[in-house]
Amino acid sequence: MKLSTRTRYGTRALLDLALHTDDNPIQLKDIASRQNISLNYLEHIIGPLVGSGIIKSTRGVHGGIRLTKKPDQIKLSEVIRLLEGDTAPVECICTPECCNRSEQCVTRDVWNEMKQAIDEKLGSITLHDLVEKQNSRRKSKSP
Amino acid sequence: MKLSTRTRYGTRALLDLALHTDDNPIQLKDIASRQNISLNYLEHIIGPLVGSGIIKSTRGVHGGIRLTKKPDQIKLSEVIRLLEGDTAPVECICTPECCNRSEQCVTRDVWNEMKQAIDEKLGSITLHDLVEKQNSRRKSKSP
DNA sequence: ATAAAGTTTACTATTTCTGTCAACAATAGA
DNA sequence: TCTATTGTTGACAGAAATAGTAAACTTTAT
Repeated sequence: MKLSTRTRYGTRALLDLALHTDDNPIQLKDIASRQNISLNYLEHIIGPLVGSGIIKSTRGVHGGIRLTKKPDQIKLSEVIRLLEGDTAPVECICTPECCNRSEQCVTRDVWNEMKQAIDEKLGSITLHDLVEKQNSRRKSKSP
Repeated sequence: MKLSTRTRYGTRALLDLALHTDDNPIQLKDIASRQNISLNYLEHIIGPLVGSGIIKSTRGVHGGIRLTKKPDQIKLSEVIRLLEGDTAPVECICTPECCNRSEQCVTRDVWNEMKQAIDEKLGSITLHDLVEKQNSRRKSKSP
């Protein structure tokens, strides 16, 4: 029940992007070095985020990535779904056919409730919340 | 972010045990066959549950396992902790030293909230709840 | 004694995770 | 147009975790 590093790195990368956003796209190598993530690896992680349209990339000189929505429009539930896949802790939630007990299975109901608790929590937090928290933490550190 | 089969099987095994409890201990092989789990594997899964004292085993002829507490005293959060380990979706919750960013890391806070949401949900459900649900489901199937 | 049960250890095949490397494609600017 | 820069993609590989199997071992009732 651990999140993959893809998800952890990807989330941090998005936060980093949100924090450093200005008029120009932000380069992957900058995010990678700030967040201490291998550039090669980050490129792969970014993939599904670009694919979904949550960020847009431009190639070539002065290229980079940028958010396509305001951070307060980006829920963490969406980010985690893109990076990690569905939050259901068991497969039979999304694919009932995968187990012939699904119909009557009482434990399955529990795992579903668990998923909903997770989704509810992650759906209540946006990238903007993270940005704000980061900023206020910085201020209190160096007044 | 999937639960291991250990956890799924183990939870089902406990539910099965609770459903079939009478004065005698219940044999692993019966649970295994009812739940369609390899006996060899179930033995391994049972290990930590016996170790924690949540179930007690007796060896030899007419041996088996039994619950040491009433099902309504057994929270799912406890079961999952024994079978799966801590519910924190990242290691740095339990072991902050494992990442030198832990102190200032904003995403870590999110994962912690996620853990708490999970714990809260699982802490609100007991084995007895599962038993009741199972029973009422059976009744509605064959009236 | 002996058969029946749980316990424990050892091993293995498979899958998933975490990356690395390198070829490729597109773009800005000289 | 040429070139350096930047993102894109696919192939590959080592490490770790998972899911299970097999078998020897211990305890107990009869």
